[in-house]
Amino acid sequence: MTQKRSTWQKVAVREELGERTGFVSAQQLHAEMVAAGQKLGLTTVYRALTDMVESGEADALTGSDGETRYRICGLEHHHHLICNVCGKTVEFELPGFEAATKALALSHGFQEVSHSIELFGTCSDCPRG
Amino acid sequence: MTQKRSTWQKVAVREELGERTGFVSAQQLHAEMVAAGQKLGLTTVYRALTDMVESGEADALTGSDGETRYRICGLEHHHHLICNVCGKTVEFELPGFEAATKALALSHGFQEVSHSIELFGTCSDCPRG
DNA sequence: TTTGGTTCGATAATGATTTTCAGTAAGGAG
DNA sequence: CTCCTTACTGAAAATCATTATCGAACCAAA
Repeated sequence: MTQKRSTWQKVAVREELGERTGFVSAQQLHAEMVAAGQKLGLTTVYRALTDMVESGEADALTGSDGETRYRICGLEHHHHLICNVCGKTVEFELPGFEAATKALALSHGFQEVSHSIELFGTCSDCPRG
Repeated sequence: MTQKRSTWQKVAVREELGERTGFVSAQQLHAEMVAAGQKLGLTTVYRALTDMVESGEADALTGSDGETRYRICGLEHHHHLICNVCGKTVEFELPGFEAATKALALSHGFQEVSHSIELFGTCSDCPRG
């Protein structure tokens, strides 16, 4: 059966991502790892990130510019508060909201509801706007 | 001064989009218009849709597959409940939620908060899951 | 109909992500 | 420890949606 192998590349990507406090694109991550002296391919970074998303270790977020950004995340269900200047991200939950949205969807005849909730703003470290 | 002109192409795009009950991609829309006998360029469809989004006539939504989809929308602030099978979309508001998210963001030191909220599910016309 | 702009649209360019495919290396078996 | 099997790697080519180019078409008006 198909099983995953552990390689230094995957470990490196996981570590690099873990050092971030916000979402990063695969390209950015790759560029910085190469700049830092680690020699790995862009393809590999994409693969490592995809694996992490599948295993639930990370969250992916596709922005309106079409670029997908990644971030290490907790396992529990949560949402994000993202600084659109520096990318800093805070996880949060919304008590009661889950139920409200589900009820609303059901009232319109929708089943198997899931949702996407993201808040954007400028964090306290990034002045002005 | 630079003013917009009304052309049959723009009108055609607006009408075609108006006939839909859900989000459609520029490519889909273009393909179907061409198939229906209307001869216009893909570039033009993109431009028309972009204009409509800027003027507030339509909403754009970039999916996780990187494709942007469009839909005619009401002017007031609202969110979407989208069928991920047929694409049917329902607009809705979330009383009280706006304030709650803003307060939450502010409590984390974030300013100029905006949000993205979309609900996905399977509508009553699309059985199974 | 000439003028001065705006819009069209075929095509080339862009840019992120994926696929290809031959060479590399985990890691279990012996 | 050594040998295999097979997942993994990565450079380069292929995709794909979207954007930029730029000459032709078009419109209103002088």
